Amino acid sequence: MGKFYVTTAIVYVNDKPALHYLYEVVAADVLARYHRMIGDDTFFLTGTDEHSINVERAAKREGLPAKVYSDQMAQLYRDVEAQFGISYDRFIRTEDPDHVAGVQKFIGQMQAKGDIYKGTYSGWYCPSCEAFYQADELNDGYCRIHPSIKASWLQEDNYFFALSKYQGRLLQHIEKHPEFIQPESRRNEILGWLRAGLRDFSISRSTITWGIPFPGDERHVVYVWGDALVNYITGVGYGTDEALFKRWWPADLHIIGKDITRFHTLYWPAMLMSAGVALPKRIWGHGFMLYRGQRTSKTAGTAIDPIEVASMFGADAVRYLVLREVPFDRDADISVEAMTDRFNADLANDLGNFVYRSLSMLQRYFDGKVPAPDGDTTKLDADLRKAFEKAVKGQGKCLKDLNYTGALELIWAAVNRGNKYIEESAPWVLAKQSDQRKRLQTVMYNLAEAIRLTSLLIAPFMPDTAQKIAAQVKADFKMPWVTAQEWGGTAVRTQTTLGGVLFPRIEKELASSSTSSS
RNA sequence: GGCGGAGUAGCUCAGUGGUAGAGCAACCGGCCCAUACCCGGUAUGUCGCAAGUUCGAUCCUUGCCUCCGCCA
Repeated sequence: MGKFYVTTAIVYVNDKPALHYLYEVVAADVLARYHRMIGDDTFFLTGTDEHSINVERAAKREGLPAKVYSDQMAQLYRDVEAQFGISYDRFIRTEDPDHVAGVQKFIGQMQAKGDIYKGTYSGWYCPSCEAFYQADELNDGYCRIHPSIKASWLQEDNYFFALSKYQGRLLQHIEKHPEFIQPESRRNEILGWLRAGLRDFSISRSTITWGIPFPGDERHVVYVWGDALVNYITGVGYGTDEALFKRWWPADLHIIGKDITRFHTLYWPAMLMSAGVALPKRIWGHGFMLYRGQRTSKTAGTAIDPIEVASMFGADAVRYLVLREVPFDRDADISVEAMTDRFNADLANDLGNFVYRSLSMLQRYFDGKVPAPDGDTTKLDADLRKAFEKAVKGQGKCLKDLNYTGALELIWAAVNRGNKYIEESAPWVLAKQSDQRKRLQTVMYNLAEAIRLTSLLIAPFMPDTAQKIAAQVKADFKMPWVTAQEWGGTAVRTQTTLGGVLFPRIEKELASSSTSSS
């Protein structure tokens, strides 16, 4: 039994939850659920970043104090996560008192180390990126990411963190630990960046009031990276609960979007080194969801509303669809149309129909009671069993590499093997021949068992569906993983029930008409 | 401008020095347990463009074009 501590980036609360945000949280949730299932001691941290000028601005737009606005938005995010079955152990907010205390302690440690100094920051500043740019990096005064928000010339006294001091140690650490930055493409980029040389960065602001007071100078607040990144340690007790902190830190995995790889793989480790805290083991910068090759965004009208697609497919199905459609190590297109195709093919036709047709025959031939297998094991039986054993074994390997699509492909290979098994065994023919009763028993037992294992395999991905299927075949989710994963776990005479259709097919015309506006 | 990645069936992608595959969609057939489903089969492609190395390249080399990422 191991320990597993996983985090997502905390999200800005300046807008409604979008599908690409959910994608990251679902990915982390699948890992958390999987590790709990196999018996690991697991902690899953996610939350909201509330201290930014964007949030301050959004609050003003709503005519609300930043704190009230943040409270509302944080609640909105929690609600959405609840709807999608996100099983976090803690939902941290940068407004939480223990986070504030932890940040101040953390900054204090870096100050004690002599890594914080006062300087002057000036440059073209894009308020939306919260970043400074060189003049030649702007197009007509606009940054590349926000063509509608003009950058302005800013000059102010800030506290700086001596990042440059850690260049050598960072390089050494990244070279020595190939798994520290993943996927490989991100690692190469960071190594390139690192070799080009690091500049110190500003860690305070005096022009904002919405934030954590800077230790030793209350006219400043802690600026974004000195605040947000620290949630990964304050979330497990840094500065307030040493026993808890010792239990969980270092994190086994930070899951982040690839756009913030630099801050997580250079700024954050350097700050940890400065404060004398161990480094996280692994940082994974996932890709983006694209719509026709472009990053989905609200301004371009290409963002997909998670609530809307959930009402269409069901929240559980959306979890599956995003992970199946967008490989975790690169960008990929996603659209409601593609999700609809995938929903019908994989969920309705393959998985849903497999469960339904099997249990329906079990009802018809054995009143739902799982019969005892009787007689020789045929090659067909062995192939079915092998497909499931391969999925069980391969799933762990794939998830270790955050290869969600690979894990799902293995599970679906098993489910499809199940559909073929039915076709090739033809239980409806066996049922008509009295001398084939024993064979029919074996076939139906194998199907019940295949369904039990299916529910187990999909449990991290689609917890609700897994429960629904498990309930129908009385699968025991409390059973230790080593036992549960073995073929043959279904008890003879188990009374199964035929539930409703798990994933009703969605007609294409309906799908396109209801989403043409999104 | 520099570095890196990619351009393969309608779509998403895999792949190998000996003239190519999977899934989805399409078409044909079968079955009837099942959600117009499932099973079987079929076809489709100058494997970005051009030249070179080679007996032979989609896979190697060079140039070009296009797209993407990181950087300047």
